[in-house]
Amino acid sequence: MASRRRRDREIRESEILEAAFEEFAARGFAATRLEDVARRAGVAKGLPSFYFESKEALFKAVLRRLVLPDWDVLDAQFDGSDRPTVSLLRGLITVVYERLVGNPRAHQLLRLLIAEGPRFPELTEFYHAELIARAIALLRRLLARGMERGDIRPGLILDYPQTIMAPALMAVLWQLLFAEHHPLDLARFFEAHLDLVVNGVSERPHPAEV
Amino acid sequence: MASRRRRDREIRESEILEAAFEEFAARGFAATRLEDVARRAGVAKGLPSFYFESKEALFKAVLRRLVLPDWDVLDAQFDGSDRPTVSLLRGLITVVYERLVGNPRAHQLLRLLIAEGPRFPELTEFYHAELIARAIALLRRLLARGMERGDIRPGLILDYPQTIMAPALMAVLWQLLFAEHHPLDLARFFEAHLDLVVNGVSERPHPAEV
Amino acid sequence: MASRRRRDREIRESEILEAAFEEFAARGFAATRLEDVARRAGVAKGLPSFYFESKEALFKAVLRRLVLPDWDVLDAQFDGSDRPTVSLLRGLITVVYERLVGNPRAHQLLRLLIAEGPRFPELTEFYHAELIARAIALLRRLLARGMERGDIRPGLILDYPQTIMAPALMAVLWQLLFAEHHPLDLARFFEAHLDLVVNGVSERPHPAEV
Amino acid sequence: MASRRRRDREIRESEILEAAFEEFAARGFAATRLEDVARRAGVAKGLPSFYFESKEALFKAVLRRLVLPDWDVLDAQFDGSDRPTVSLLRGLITVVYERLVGNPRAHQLLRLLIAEGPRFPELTEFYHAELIARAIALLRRLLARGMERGDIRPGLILDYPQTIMAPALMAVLWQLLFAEHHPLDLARFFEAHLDLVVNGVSERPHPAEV
DNA sequence: TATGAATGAGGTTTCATTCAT
DNA sequence: AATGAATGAAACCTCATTCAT
Repeated sequence: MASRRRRDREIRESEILEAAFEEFAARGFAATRLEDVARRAGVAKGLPSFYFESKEALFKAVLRRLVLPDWDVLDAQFDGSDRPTVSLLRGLITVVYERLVGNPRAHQLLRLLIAEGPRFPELTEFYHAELIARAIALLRRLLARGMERGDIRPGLILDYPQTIMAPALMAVLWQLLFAEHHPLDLARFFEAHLDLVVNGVSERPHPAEV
Repeated sequence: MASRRRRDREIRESEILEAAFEEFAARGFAATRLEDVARRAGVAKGLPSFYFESKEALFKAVLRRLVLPDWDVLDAQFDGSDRPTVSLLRGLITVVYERLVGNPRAHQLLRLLIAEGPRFPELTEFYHAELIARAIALLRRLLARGMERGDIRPGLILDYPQTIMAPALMAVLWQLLFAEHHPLDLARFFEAHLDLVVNGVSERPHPAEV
Repeated sequence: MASRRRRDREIRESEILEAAFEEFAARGFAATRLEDVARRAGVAKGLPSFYFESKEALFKAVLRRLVLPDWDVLDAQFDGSDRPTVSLLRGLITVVYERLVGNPRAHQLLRLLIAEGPRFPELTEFYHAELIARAIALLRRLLARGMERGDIRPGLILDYPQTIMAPALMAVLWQLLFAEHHPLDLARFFEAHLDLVVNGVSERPHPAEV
Repeated sequence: MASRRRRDREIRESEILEAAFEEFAARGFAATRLEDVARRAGVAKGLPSFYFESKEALFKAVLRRLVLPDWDVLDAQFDGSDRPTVSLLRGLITVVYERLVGNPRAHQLLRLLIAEGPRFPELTEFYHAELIARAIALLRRLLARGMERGDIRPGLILDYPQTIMAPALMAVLWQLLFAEHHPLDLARFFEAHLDLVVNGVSERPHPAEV
């Protein structure tokens, strides 16, 4: 049946994309050989080129497929709530640790964006628009609301709300660079992060809960 | 005279290392061609291979040459001072912005470490030992002294003092990835950083100075 | 019904051969892709390989299918006539212009024979035996009869009667090579050809008729 | 010495061009492998690509290098003479047989132009301009002068003087296609050619001289 | 000592052919 | 019988490295 064939094809394409992601993440764009991608995907050497016009096209397809947050859900969750701002902030940071800091694929994505950004500027732009800009906007709305309510200390934080997430970014990089010889206790790092930024932005002190 | 010759050689070697740094930073290890390094250094195509055993050896030499902070001076400056802890913290963050966040070469070094880390683990280890571990240690001594004095709120920060520098790291990555289309006002970002972490770690509020 | 199926197959095979001829003529043997042949024939990619053992076999089948003159008819027409030799010669040259010089498929056949001759010597041999040798023989009989009758000037022409057709060959090549930028007025060229060779072989002058 | 190096390089380039000509002529553009060119030239596999930007560029360089007649000399020789037109015609045809019909490289050139013309139209145009058009012009001047003098029968030959050379073209093609199994006695063919066209264009009969 | 021509391994890509459906 | 996805050999081209000059 034709649809069976098509499904097979789609499955193989997925397997190639997955294998390509792993190879690109491990070696970078230039050092990755299509033959290795094929071998890892368990297909013949020529198949990646058969499915994707070029190595560059494969790379872009790999990165474009990485799932982004569902902003509708996130925005609704955080914009629509009545909880204290600090509690919302904790929730948002928690989401970031669950989805990004604790997720090796996210680390590799960051590696690829940093390493290959100059060669694929449109990818950097895409991630800025779809991830960074929207995250910053959500944080800013949260903080603005907190200032109105008197939860959050007014200040420059409204200009650069992303600084609140900076320790999480640091954790991601730490895992990329040093995890092997200097592992990170992510749970404790998370608490340290929370403690720092919650007290950094609040109107009143917030002793650590743990 | 022999020493004249040696000086010539050293100059040429330096020029090759400098050119190699720029090419590696722009294109990554695998995509950089020794011929381009030679051209940029103004020497013959074969000279990089003549001076360095291999492309890998050249890469390592490039990264090992990048100057590290003079820890003796820094340690003395910050450990030996009597100023209030928050003031010292401000001073240290300022140094980081001057030397790293505002220094494109430092950005490129970070890019190379992230991109080529898996291929050159000893380099990552080197930078951890010579830069990261020592910076963390200095920060930790500073905070510990602050807690003793009652300047700094006791807490998890002593476990992960590097979080204090996280926004600076974020600024570096921002410049690497987004500077072209979304430039960063570094002075304001610096203030936001200070405001966040100074309040985040202090026993008492520290209204922004600017 | 079995014969219906057979007819289907024959039709498809014909369409593949026709498509293959066009592709081979346009691009040559090596640069022609079976997939393009299939697409042009409106069949699936694998069908040419399914019908023909190999690309080479397809090429040979293509060239062997090109129709040859019906020598029985031609021989009867020219050998059996009582008309003056020069008139018969005119008739024969006219046939050549109608069937070959004015027929783009014949041009392409010549291109393929010249281009791929070294790779398919049996094809060249086939065309020599079935076309060239027989044409030469017919011409030779015509001229010999003309000499007997006193129409044709005795001479070397009997050794190389094909020279009489040489301008037609030149016209074919001209169309292959230069037609696009330097079109040929075939009617006038035909008259020039006739004028040259008729006077070249005749015992008496033959002023141009046009 | 630098000039020694340069001379070496030029010699090697020549050897590659010569080897490439032979391979291209034997197999055609698409079926020729650069590695075979290299092997025939006695150099390493990569050298042809090192000297020429691409296979196409190599092909063009090969064809452009094939020497053309020195038209200044030829024009002077045939335009400036007082000999009878028929004698000049004989001389010109003789030149064509010496230089082209008897020259296997010319045969191969013709094969390449016919086979690869569609892929390299600028080459066809080049040969039309530099060879064909000038040959036609010279022939036309010769015949026009002959008509003025009363040597040459007026007629359509002035429109298509190239027909005079058509048997030579036929001989070239014969050698390309049939020489192996049906060799041509070039000397006799030449006489037959002369006999045909001299009588074909002359005002008075010209019995064969041989 | 430095040059740059030359080498040749190795990568991407193409495509004739196979074969499960 | 026909399809078209998959295979893998082979081609072009790149470029780190060598070495005669």
